[in-house]
Amino acid sequence: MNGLEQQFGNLAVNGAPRSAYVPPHMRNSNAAPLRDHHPRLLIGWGPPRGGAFPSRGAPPPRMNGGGNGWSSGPPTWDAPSRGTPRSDGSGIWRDGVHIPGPRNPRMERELYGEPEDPLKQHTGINFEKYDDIPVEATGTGVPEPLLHFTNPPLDAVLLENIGFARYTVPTPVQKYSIPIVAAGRDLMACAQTGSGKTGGFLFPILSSSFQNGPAPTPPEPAGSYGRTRRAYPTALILAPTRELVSQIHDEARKFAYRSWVKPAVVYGGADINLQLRQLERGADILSATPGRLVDLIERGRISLRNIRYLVLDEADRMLDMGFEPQIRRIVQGEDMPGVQERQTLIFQMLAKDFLNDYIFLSVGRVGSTSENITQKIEHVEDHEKRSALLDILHASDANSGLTLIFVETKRMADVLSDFLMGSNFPATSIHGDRTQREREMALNTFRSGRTPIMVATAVAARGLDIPNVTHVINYDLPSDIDDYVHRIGRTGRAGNTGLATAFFNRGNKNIVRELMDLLAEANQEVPGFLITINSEFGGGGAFGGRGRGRGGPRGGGRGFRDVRSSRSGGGFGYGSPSYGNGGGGYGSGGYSGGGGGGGGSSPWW
DNA sequence: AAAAAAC
Repeated sequence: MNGLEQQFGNLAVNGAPRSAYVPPHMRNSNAAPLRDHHPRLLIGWGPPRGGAFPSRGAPPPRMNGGGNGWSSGPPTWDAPSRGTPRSDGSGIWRDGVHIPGPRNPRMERELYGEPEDPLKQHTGINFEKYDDIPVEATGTGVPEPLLHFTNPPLDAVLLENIGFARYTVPTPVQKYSIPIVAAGRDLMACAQTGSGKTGGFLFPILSSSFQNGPAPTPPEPAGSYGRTRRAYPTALILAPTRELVSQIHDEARKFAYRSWVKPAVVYGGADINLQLRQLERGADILSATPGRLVDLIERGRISLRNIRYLVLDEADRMLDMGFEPQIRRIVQGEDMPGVQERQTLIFQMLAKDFLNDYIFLSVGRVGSTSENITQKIEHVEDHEKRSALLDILHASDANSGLTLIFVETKRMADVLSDFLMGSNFPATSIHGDRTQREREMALNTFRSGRTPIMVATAVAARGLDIPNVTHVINYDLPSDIDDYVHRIGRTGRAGNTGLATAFFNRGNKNIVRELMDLLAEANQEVPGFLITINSEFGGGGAFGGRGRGRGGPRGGGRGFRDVRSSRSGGGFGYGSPSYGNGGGGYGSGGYSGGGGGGGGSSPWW
């Protein structure tokens, strides 16, 4: 069996010094070599060069290659008429024409909220900082980024929905991803949630769908009877947690409003019958966690034969969580069209045999992790943690924003939130042993500020976009520095500042070096006790050495865990012929010893 | 060792 180390250990960072900590969002900034025949755009710190939208050259070999709003080519299928006029916020497609449904004030309030509604508002985006974000696009024929949603224009109905959602300017990831996806290209992007990546894939997918109309529904397989209605989504979005999937679906609903496109969502822990009924009403853009999706495929309620777009969000996380077999089954073991017949958009990993001649996009955070988030490391022994936490909470302004507290175990999440409530702090908790209902409730009361303190396990570490989290407390530090980076990334979002406090003691010595590197890199204070503990630990002088023994980071993973490649033929197919990214960009030079040496496939502990 | 995810 292939462990992750085996899969991804052989990773190279060309030219990157091993020593300096490289935050996830910057880990590709020097990864790709400059090659004459592979155009490379390095944009940022100023206006993108050029203004006109480029010609796109020959259309890519895809079923839907010419069908986006910018290309002159017609869609490659005859879109069947679909739907009956209704006022439920959905539109129809009839005789090759998109007929948006009438506006529905009640739905608009539900989808977009009141202007001041903190639950629906995408608050706190610091637009001035957007222009500072470094973006790098690598690959053959990278299209010119767009500057405005209207130039070149997205579909008119979509533009209106974007307006309802009060998005005014494309974020950096959107500037690049929209034309890339519209050009029919595959994409791999390293961008954090909060950078607008959901819009980055939803906008071009919806714009093209609105204009091309529905794909013809394939005939039901022989032997099935009339009543077994199967859903044939054209876009599939996979993400690792239910909350993330739900969040993506909410966005899809916003932007599919009044159109013929029906978003649907399936995930575990929720009533499957409700989801079945929803699927019967139509599922064109489907957001799913892998397990429930496989279940529904097995039940014959979903077919992937019509998939034109496959999106893997937080893909590296899904692999970390052991989803690889399920993802592989969904992508390669069911009836999904092959890599040439669909478009694949992957966020945060190298999975080359899922992709075809793709463009690699690396988007920095707004501002930088370094300056947006103030990181404080406090020396707190385990038995002092409770009182230290109370001190912090008592000292903080109750109106200042939301506080997210990370712990390592589900049990600790329960215990600590009970303790806080017992201490008269309005707190809730979220972890994988709570029911889905409880999880959703916790997230809602947290978002709305009714319980401005939430204790969470790793379930909330990645991808969740919660505005107004002003303080992240690592009550327990994770043993993986990348988890730490993701956790503190829940604050300081979209260009605003945030505070991240961590309780550190000798039990966390396994990440002391990387933590020091990270703090130094981010221009944060490195407390003396870290240096002391590091040297006790045998950490040597200069920053940047590797940890040792069981405390050391897993082989090869250092500094590049978000962008990895495989070296085994049975893995993710590093070096497959479809690799269009300039060949040596990853995997040559740099690390070569990953995987704990040779065939080692077991984790390091 | 823990966490996430299908019933």
